[in-house]
Amino acid sequence: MESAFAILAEPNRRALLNLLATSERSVGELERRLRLPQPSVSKHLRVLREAGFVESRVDAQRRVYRLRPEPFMELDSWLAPFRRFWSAHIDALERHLDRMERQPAPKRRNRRASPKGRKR
Amino acid sequence: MESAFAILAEPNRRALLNLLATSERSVGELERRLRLPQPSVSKHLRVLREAGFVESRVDAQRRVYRLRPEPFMELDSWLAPFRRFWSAHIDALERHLDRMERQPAPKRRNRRASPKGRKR
DNA sequence: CAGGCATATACCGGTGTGGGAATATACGTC
DNA sequence: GACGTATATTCCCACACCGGTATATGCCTG
Repeated sequence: MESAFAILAEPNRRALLNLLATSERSVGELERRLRLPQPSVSKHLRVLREAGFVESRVDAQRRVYRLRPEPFMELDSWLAPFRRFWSAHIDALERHLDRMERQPAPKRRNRRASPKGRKR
Repeated sequence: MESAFAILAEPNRRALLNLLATSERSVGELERRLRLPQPSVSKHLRVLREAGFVESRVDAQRRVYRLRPEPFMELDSWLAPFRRFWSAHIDALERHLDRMERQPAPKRRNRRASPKGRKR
């Protein structure tokens, strides 16, 4: 279960993280909010803890979980190369729309030469 | 296999996307660069395509794949709530280090705007 | 120390998914 | 049309993982 993405592939784990994004919470609270069986919550929290997404503090019989920033920062930096790409894309789109706006008919674009027997 | 995270849980798929981040590439090229069996590449590309991460263009017998921005933008916005959290964290750390550095500390540093690729 | 609450762990069964090998499809060339 | 290349698809199997149930551990209160 190495990668952060594998951890986040699980919907309930993402839900847990979303709740914890607001504030730290006890297991019982998470359990009630998500309407999940307690063992399920504990197991997912374990996975999240071992992956570094959360850490727990002991408060009497309760365990209070809170987020840790590192894995999110890693996610963010993984995303970085693609961010370059998609913002370029958006820029291009915007420029395109600009041109469309003041030039009614762009007539480039290729026509197909021979319509052939297509399958499917 | 709904979520984008489930798609990215697969290391080979992430590798494919990383290659495509540079430029569009044919299946054969991806195959050679990643040293993966061809069916594997095709299968992963299919998953990526159906999830909207890539699209393919036909060039004679070749299929050339390129990235699509949407899923990455979704990822980025999923990350947003946590970004708030972790940048607060970093601010605290920076302020702390500042105080450590210059003895009896002055007030505050300026706020950070956008996170960059950090190392550990 | 008993009993209760909060949480963690162990066990088990079903299922989805990735890898490998074989095969199918599409296209371009002779 | 036969062949070669490029890519897609199918089939099968092993295995990881999730959910559920039962049980263990830890701490608090009387």
